[in-house]
Amino acid sequence: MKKKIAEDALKDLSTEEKIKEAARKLFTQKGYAQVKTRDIAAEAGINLALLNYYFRSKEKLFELIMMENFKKFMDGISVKVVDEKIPIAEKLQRIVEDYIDFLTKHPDLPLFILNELRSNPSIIAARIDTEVRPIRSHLINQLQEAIKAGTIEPIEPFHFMANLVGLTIFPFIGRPILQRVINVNDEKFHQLMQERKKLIPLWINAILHTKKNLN
Amino acid sequence: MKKKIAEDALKDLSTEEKIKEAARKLFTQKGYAQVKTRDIAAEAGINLALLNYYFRSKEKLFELIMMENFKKFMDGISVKVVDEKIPIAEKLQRIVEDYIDFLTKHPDLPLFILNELRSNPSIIAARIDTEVRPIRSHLINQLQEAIKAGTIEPIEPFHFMANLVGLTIFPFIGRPILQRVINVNDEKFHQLMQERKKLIPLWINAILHTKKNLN
DNA sequence: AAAATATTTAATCAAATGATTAATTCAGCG
DNA sequence: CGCTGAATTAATCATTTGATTAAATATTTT
Repeated sequence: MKKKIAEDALKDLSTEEKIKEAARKLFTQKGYAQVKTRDIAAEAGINLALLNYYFRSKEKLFELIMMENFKKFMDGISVKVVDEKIPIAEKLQRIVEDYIDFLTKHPDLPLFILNELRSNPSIIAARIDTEVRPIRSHLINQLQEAIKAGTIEPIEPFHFMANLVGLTIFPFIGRPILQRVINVNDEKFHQLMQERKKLIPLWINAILHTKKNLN
Repeated sequence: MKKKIAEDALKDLSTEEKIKEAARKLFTQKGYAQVKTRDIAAEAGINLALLNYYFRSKEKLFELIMMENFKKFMDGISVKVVDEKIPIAEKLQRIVEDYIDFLTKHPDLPLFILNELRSNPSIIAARIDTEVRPIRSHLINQLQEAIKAGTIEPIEPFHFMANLVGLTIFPFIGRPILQRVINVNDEKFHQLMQERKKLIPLWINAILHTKKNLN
C-alpha cells in the first residue's frame, strides 16, 4: 500500500480506464495499424494480458475508441446549432467559436476521423446520415432562405459548407506545414486561432456577399 | 512467349516498375503500417522475394515512395509561381487552378503527406525550409507590399496562407464527409471543383478587402 | 477467517510478417 | 549450342504481434 504521490500524471484511474486512456491517446495519434498492443500496455503501465482481459481484443478496443472519438467529433459540431432561431450570421459565430475551442482541446481528432473514413467508409457513413444530416439541413435551409430573400448572394450549399469547415478545421490539420512555412511558434498559433473565431465569420460573410458565386 | 493483350491495365512495365507502382498506390492510399509486403507483391503480381531483391527492404521502398510523393506535392505548389512579376490577384488564379488540377489527379496525396508529417516531422521539415520557403516569401512579400500600398486590408500572412490552402485542399481531404453530408455525386463533385477554380480567387479577394482583419 | 470472485502476472502459443536462402529459369553472348 | 550473370521462384527463417493459459495475488463475500 505505498501512497502514490500524484504519480503518473492522471494515473489514479482504474486499470480499465488506464488502458482506455492509453489506447485513446495512441490510436488517435497514430491509427490502428501503427499501434501495437504492447505499446498500449506500456503506455498504460499494465500487463499485456490485461488488455485482453478487459477488452477482449485489440480490434474491440479500437472500435470503442473509434466510436467515442466519432461521437466527440460530432458533438463538437452539433452543440447549440440545431433548434435556435437566431440569424445565420450569429449562428456562424457560435459554430466557429465552439469548434475552434473544441479543436484546441482535441487537435488530433480531425485527421483520425478523415483517415478512418477513408479506410472504413461504411461504419461511419451511417452515423453521418443520422446525426449530421439534421444539422446540415437546418443550416442549409436557413442559407437558402437567405438567398431567396436576397440577403446574401447565391452559393452552392457544398461550397458554403466546404468553406466553413475548411477555414475552421484546416489550420489544425495543416498546422505542422503552416507553422513551419510561415514561421509561427506555438503561442502565436493559438493566438491566431483565437483571432479566427472572429475573422472566419467575417470572411464567410464577405464570401456570402460576393457576386457571381454561381456559374 | 504469350502475347500479352493489354493485360493488366498498365502492366507492361519492368518488374521493378511494377513493384514501385504497386507500392506507390498502396502506400499512398493506406500508409506504411497498413500495407504488408505481401500486399505489394500481390498487387504487382510478382514474387515476394523480388521486392527485397530490387529494393532491399520495405522501409527503403517506402522512403522512396515518400520522397517522390513529397516532391510531387511540392511541385504542385511551386509551378509558375515564383519568379513572374504578375499582380497577386492573377497569381492566385494560377495557383488555385494548377493546384486543383493537381489534386484531381492525385487526391490521396494531401492526407498521405499530412499523416507522414505528423508521425515523422523531421524528415520532411528540412525540405519545407529549402523548397517551400522561397515561394512563400515571394508571395508573402507581395502580399505585404499590397497591404502597405493600401490595395488590400491588413491580414496576418498565416491567415492568408491558411485560407488559401485550406479553401483549395480541404474539399479533397474532406470529400468523403462533405459529399455525404451535402449529398453530391462524383460528377457533381468534380464540377464543383472546377467552379472553385474561379470562386476561390474571388473569395480570397473578398477576404482581402474585408475590414478589421486585424484586431 | 474461509470461501469465492476478481485482478494481475509470467510464460507461452499461433499466426502474421519482413527478410533470406538455395535452387531454378531466363536472357544475352561467344 | 553452352556458358554466364541476372531474374525469378518456392521454401524457410526469425521476429513481431495478438491472444491465451495457468498460476499467483488481491479483493469481496459469507
